[in-house]
Amino acid sequence: MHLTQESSADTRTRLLEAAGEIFAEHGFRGATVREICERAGANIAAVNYHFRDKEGLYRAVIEFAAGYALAKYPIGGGADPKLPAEDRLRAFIRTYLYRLLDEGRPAWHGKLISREMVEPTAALDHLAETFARPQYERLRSILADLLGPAADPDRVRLCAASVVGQCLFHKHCRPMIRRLMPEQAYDTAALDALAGHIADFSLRAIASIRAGAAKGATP
Amino acid sequence: MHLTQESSADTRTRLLEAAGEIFAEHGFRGATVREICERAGANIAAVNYHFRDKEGLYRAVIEFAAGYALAKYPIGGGADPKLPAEDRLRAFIRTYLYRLLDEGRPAWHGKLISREMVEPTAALDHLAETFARPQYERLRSILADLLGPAADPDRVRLCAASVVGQCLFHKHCRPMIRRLMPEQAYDTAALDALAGHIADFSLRAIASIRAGAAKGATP
Amino acid sequence: MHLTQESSADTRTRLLEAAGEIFAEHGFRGATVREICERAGANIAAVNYHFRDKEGLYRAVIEFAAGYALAKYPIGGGADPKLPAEDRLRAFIRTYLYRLLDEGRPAWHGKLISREMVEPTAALDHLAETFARPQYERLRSILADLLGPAADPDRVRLCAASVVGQCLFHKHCRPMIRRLMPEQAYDTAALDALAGHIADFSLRAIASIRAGAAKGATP
Amino acid sequence: MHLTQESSADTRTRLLEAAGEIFAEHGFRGATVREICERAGANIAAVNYHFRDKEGLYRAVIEFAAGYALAKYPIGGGADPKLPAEDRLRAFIRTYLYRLLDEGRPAWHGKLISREMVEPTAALDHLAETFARPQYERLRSILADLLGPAADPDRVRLCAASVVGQCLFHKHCRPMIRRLMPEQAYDTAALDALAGHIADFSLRAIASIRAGAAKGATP
DNA sequence: CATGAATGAGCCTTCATTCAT
DNA sequence: CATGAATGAAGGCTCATTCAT
Repeated sequence: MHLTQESSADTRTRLLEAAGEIFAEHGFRGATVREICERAGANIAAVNYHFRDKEGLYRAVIEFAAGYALAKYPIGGGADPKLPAEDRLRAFIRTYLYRLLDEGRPAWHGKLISREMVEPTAALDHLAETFARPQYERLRSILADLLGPAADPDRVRLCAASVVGQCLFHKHCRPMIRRLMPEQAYDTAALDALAGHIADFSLRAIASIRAGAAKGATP
Repeated sequence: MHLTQESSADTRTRLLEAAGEIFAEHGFRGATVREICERAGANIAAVNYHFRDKEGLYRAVIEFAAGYALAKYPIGGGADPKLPAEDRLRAFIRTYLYRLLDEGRPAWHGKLISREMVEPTAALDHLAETFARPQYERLRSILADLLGPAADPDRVRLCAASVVGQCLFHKHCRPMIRRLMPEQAYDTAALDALAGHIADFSLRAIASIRAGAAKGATP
Repeated sequence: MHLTQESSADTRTRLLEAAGEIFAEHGFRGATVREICERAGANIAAVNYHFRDKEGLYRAVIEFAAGYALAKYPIGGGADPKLPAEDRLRAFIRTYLYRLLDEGRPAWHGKLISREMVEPTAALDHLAETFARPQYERLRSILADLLGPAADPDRVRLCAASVVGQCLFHKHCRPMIRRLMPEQAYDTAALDALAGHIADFSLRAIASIRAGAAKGATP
Repeated sequence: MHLTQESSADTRTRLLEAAGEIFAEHGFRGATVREICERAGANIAAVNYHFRDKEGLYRAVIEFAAGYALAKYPIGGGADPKLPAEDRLRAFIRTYLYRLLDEGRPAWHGKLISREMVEPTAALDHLAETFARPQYERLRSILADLLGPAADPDRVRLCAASVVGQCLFHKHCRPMIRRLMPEQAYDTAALDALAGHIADFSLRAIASIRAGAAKGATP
């Protein structure tokens, strides 16, 4: 109940949330410290005080976002590792899609991470190790199970890329999708249908690959 | 008049190319007119003279990039429409990947378009209609052939998204891929292998879907 | 009928007229050579070619305007110097007002001269000698006749200022008049009424001064 | 806080005064923010900080000038409304002239307002209502008293224009007067003489009008 | 004679950051 | 700890003018 400490913590948090929204909307360069401070109800010098400079604030926002996202949507949807690999893949895809496209607040996490892909900053290294790698490893282990012991690592990697790419497409290409596929919705029902399709598409492909059927594979 | 025009076209073109590189690298806001003019060996006022303002230059760059990309890599790889759908899909994917990831100059086309996805400008509308839609329609027609007359449009759309998503992943997530999958290369051989995998993965999935195997997808 | 000469003279004249309008509207600094050339249908370099630079064009416009105004409205309305001084003053005021406020084309002469008062350029010297001084001398001679031989030059000068000031007010303060006296019109009828009032007001004052009445004069 | 505020008010005020001089000398467009800041001893960004932009500074200068002018020279010279109308008119004219032509610092008030007449900005509306209208109403009431109850409002308005026009002439036409009437001075004594003449001239005219002498005005 | 592409100076504005209080 | 006035660099844009053709 130390007023100063509490109010200071408040300011820090408000700054973090305001910055998240504005960085997500306008990017690092497009965002202005002034607007962030105004939206946070803080003084213009607050950013320099709490985060040293604009970049320090940005780093803090990225970490905050990654932590929050993983807390809300644990990797793999928290599915029991003893479940069949098929179920684990379905859970993984569903959770991944929700984490990306959940329209509930705060909605700016994913947008920030998308930006990092296109115009990486120093924050991407940290993000890759603490946020992305665990998810990637989880997916690889699922796919290794599905593809069987005979599958070489290259094939696993390529399949992982195929699964993740199908999901991220709906995050990264939203503006274009809105124009070319206006019938594509992203409410809860549509998200479930989408997760179903991606899981289906991927599981069928993987099953076929494992079976080693010649169909279409080697022309 | 010819000579003047040619020399003027030179300045215009140099401006266009310099702007393409710098817009791709730093984005619209991050790019500075000064740097563009310096790299083009032109006066600071040249942008205003030839393109009215920074935004006019940006629009011209986007159109130039789209036109160039389609000229170098025609939609669907120029595959004969009478070829089997399977072959047409392979050609489509291969050409699409090359268009996205070709490391030869000018390499900035795709990057610009990626940026438009994350932070769309007014140029995206034009791009969607003249550049993206024809490709999307081509892909849909191939997939409709592959899925057979019984497939409903939603399924076709979702499969198109799956195919395109697998390709774009390697464009949009390059910085993250470099960190998580350092073994993934993008030279010509790797690109061919990648195209092979994506086509394989997709064709197997589609064949399985068409065959109507049990939803669980384990044949 | 030498085409080049004619077309060149045409260009010069069109430039002069376009410049007059635009200088009157935006002032010397506010006017742009580009807009002037566009309105005149001339090349961007035409001003430098025909008038050396922007200032040369401005000087030429001022001279053109003064000459045109005096040609259309001769000093004193061309009244016979043998007419009674009263009639000559009425004619002078009426012509002066028309010259200032005539809404017919080209309407920009007066506006340019007003500007010269507020922000004089080198053109004002020329204008004072060739345009304003003859009018001032004419007015002084009329007033000297009206005030009689006993009037000292100071009194004549002050009365001239009173007459001219009453007229110019409607030129220089038009924007303020429109706001404070919206009922004040400037069509032909209103101009005649205005000229009547100013002449009346001035003649009554002068007559009273000449009569040397004590009324209100020396408190 | 007081000290800070005082020092800040200092910068603000210095900016206001420097801007007043420079706007008066070169007009809104001709004035440069750089020169204003230099003369005020302030940073180039100070204008943006205190007044948002150049136009905001201009508006503030106009209001400052109008307020200052009315504070130093109250409308009508603060003459007792119970004084005879004749005395009130003399006081009005004298104060009006001083307000216009006082050569003491700050001398730029009137010049700015003159400019607004020739090239009005959005500031003129505000100026008309808060600065000019009260003076106009005061003058009308004096003239209505002088002209008597039989005078119609048109006549009152025209007479007001005659009085004001005689005063403003010496403000608006100063550069031309200097050339044509070099003997006209504007020191205190000359100003008093000028005010005397204008009041005299006007009172005689009005008295004659009220007396309804023949239209020819020769008594 | 006329063109129009090219020039370079300069203007207003914005921004992240600092520092005295 | 917190404030907000002040800073200085830099950015986009406009303009009059020039010069090769």
